[in-house]
Amino acid sequence: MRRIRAPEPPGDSANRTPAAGAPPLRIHEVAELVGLTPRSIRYYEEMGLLSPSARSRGAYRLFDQLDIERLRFIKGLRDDAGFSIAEIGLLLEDEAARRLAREALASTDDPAERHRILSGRLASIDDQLAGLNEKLTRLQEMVSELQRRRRHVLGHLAELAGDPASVGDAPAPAGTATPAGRGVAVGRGPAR
Amino acid sequence: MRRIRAPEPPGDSANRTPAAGAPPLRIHEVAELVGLTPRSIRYYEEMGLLSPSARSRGAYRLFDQLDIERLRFIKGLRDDAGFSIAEIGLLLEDEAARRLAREALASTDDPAERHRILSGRLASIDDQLAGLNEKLTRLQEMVSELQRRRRHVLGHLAELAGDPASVGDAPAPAGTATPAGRGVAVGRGPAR
DNA sequence: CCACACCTTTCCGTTCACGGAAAGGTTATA
DNA sequence: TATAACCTTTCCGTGAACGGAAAGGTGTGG
Repeated sequence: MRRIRAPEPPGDSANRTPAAGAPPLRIHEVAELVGLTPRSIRYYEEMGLLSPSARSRGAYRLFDQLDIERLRFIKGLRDDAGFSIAEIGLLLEDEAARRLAREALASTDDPAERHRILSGRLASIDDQLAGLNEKLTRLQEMVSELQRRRRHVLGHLAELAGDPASVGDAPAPAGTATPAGRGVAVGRGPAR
Repeated sequence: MRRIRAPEPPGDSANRTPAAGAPPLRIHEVAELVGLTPRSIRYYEEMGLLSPSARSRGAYRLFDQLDIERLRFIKGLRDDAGFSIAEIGLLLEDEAARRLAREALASTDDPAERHRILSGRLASIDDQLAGLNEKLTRLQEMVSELQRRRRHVLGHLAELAGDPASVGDAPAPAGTATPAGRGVAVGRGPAR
């Protein structure tokens, strides 16, 4: 399982370093890279989730590393958290607002103004937390329940294999990770 | 915050106790009760998420307590976990399969047969866990990140209020719970 | 018995998140 | 320079998850 970089959404596509490093990719390349279709990527751009990325002379869309990370972020939110595109848009907008607030905060010394900015930020964060925590709690309950059932079934299997030591509780805790679930998953439709 | 009963999905609408207890409700009553529309409930029935609930002589749908719990379960999966109706259908089917497996298990002593049944159950559970754990991990990361930001903002606010003791780290840990987020949430559309 | 609020099915309309074809332009390679 | 394999925009189509109207039946208080 690949490490996920951290939920820090990649920045807006302004002031990018067009210097060397890695050459920008074309749409079908990034699509394959992050597991989306070119159509979806264009759609997300149309919906305002991506700022108009760079273009070649011939108007080809060109994606750099930050674009790719941003797309990965979007895909994660869509697939893993089940957010709608509009909701992801709101989260990204809020992210942008956060950057603005950071700047505004750095450019004023007025305590009242600073308090206003910070309070706004706090309210926004609390709103997001409220929504996410509800989802999180529900998911945790489902996972706990499934793990309980898993231990139960494992216990029966061990018992069946003639292991009298393990009658009543489970042998392999398996942590939180799941050992080799085969493809099916609950992710969304097939071959999405 | 209301306690949620546990992720045990309410049973199939076969063999219900039509005796006393609570009178069955009509569709708009349960709709209001669980926060759905009559239209959605009919749709879920059409999609097979509810077994054909009881009907009055005049063909009115009648919902008992188990129906209501089942509907709450469905709504929770839809809103909190972001599952599609089809996915919820699969989860409920699997739940039914679990009941069948339990019966089948009770009615055979053949070790091979018992092993087959149990292995199937285990595979199914692992598949579900794989999908859920991915969603869960992603959500946890987002929540942690938000809490980090929240502490950061709180720290700035305290600093602004002239509390030199709290410069550098956060005063209120706030646990996992969120303190009075106002309405907006990230749940889905408005007034859904 | 009758009005009124609720119910039924059926069907057509809508929004979201894309899929896919059409008509034409671009870029890398031979 | 020509061909293949991309790309562009535009537009119409589609499946999911309902909303809403139409045409008719039900149940209950006055």
